[in-house]
Amino acid sequence: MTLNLSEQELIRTKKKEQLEALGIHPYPAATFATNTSAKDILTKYPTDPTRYQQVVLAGRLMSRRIMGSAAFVELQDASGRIQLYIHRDTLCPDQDKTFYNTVFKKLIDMGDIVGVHGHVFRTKMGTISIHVSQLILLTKALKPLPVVKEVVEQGTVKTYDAFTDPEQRYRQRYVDLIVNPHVREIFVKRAQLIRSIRQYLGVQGYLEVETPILQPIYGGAAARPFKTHHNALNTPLYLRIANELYLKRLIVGGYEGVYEFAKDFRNEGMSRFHNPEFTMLEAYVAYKDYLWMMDQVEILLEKVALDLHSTTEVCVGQHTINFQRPWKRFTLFEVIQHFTGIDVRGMDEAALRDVAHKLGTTVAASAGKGKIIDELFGSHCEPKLIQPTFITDYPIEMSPLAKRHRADPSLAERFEVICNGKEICNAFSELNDPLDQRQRFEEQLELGKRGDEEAMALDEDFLRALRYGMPPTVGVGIGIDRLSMIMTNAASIQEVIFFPQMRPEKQV
RNA sequence: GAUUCCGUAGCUCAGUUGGCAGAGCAUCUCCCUUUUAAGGAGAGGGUCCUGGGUUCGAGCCCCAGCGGGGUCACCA
Repeated sequence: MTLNLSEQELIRTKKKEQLEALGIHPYPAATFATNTSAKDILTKYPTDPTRYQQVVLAGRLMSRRIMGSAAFVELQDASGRIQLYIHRDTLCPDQDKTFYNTVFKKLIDMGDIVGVHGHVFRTKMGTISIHVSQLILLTKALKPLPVVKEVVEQGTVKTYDAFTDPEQRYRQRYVDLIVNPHVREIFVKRAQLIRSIRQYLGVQGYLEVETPILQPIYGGAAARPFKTHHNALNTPLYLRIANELYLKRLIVGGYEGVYEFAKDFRNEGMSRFHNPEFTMLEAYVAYKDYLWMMDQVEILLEKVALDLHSTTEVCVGQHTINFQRPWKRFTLFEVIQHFTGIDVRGMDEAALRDVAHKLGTTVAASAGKGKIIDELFGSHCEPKLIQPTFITDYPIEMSPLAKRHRADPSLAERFEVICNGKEICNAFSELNDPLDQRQRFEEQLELGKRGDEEAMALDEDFLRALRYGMPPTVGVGIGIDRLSMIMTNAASIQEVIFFPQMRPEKQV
């Protein structure tokens, strides 16, 4: 089949055939064993110039400057880029110069993957380079890469022709990763972040677990689900919107600390803060409460910042965010009063509606007390909370899985962490009274009947588990994508997810 | 979902009032001494997102659609 190949692709396909005709396999099978990396050479060679007399490394050719019988090319491996010096008579010590003149100069292109043998030296210009004695084609690239050029001028890096189109970057992330080193770095940071959290929880002795993604009843959060169907069981199944109810079942089962880095799925709008599938850390610890968990979250996120940046301060857009403990703590009512000057404590629905109206906040007619308070917080307080801040003690109606506040039954023992104007963490003392929990579920069913599409379903098996007794427990959820955005200074969730959801590309 | 901006060569982007579709890099041919956004000479490369319409004539104006970005709404 002949696709609409560009001129450059046709030329490369022809070059691949010419290589084969010369007996050079464009896609060899054998292991290519390297003994170093670009970064390793660049960092260690200056202090030990006698090392690296016999290096072997592999990577992608990212630039070529050919001058007659000598050439400079840049090789990029997973660690970075290093310059190669390729001289005709070193590469072809005999009479036959075909390999240099034809194979290297004409048939190998930018973007091809090669292995090299050689020794490290400094050029006249002082650049650490590899004088190549042997070059092996490892993979022929049939499509040309975007050519991004960088030059250092008076200490600052200027980039020319950067590959920046968001659609192409996300649809062809592999190209983005090849030509934009800072993008590779974001995902390295994300992996470090997860490792840092996992290490902390592991040291505490908690058990990392896996729970069902396909669930017969979706629960643990307020959201619309993705629905699917199991053929053999002939039953509907839902992709989980949260794993909360399963982790609590494990606490009932006797584990005293469990956690899961969970992919959750929510069938809702997309924005630079929302992807239909996203990663959430949930952790549950028995015999502890939400006050204890606040300290834990502070310690944990301070550690994450230190592990990633060696400082508690992180630059995010215009702001410098400092994760150093202790963080500010407000109750929800306090923070609303702080930013609006109005004390909404004890107000009934009509009074709250009146306040919302005066402050110019639009509230849906169906919204109850809790929802109105949440709206007031969301529009007047949340965007102003840049430094990590605890907000505690939410209205009970908004928290159907949380334990009633020990001092005020209209509130839940719940806190969120707001950072850079967005929620990154949600936690509460877990409701373990099975009768109260049943009643809360039933209130949710009522909301569902009134048309709230996000009201929670009643999970009889979960209630049965609670009737066997769940110890007092605290649970926490941390949005890993949003935390990654903060920790990597990313403006969009698409920058911290390798393959963000997009409309399917139309086929040609 | 609403609104707004964008879509031109492999990449980054110009394109005037509606008048022969352009530049740099990349590609191809030739020259070339340790170069670095290498340089010099020449050449090729286009469904101007798609489909209609207006017009003697549309990349440009109008309508509809597709894709993407921003903002808002919904939503953690």
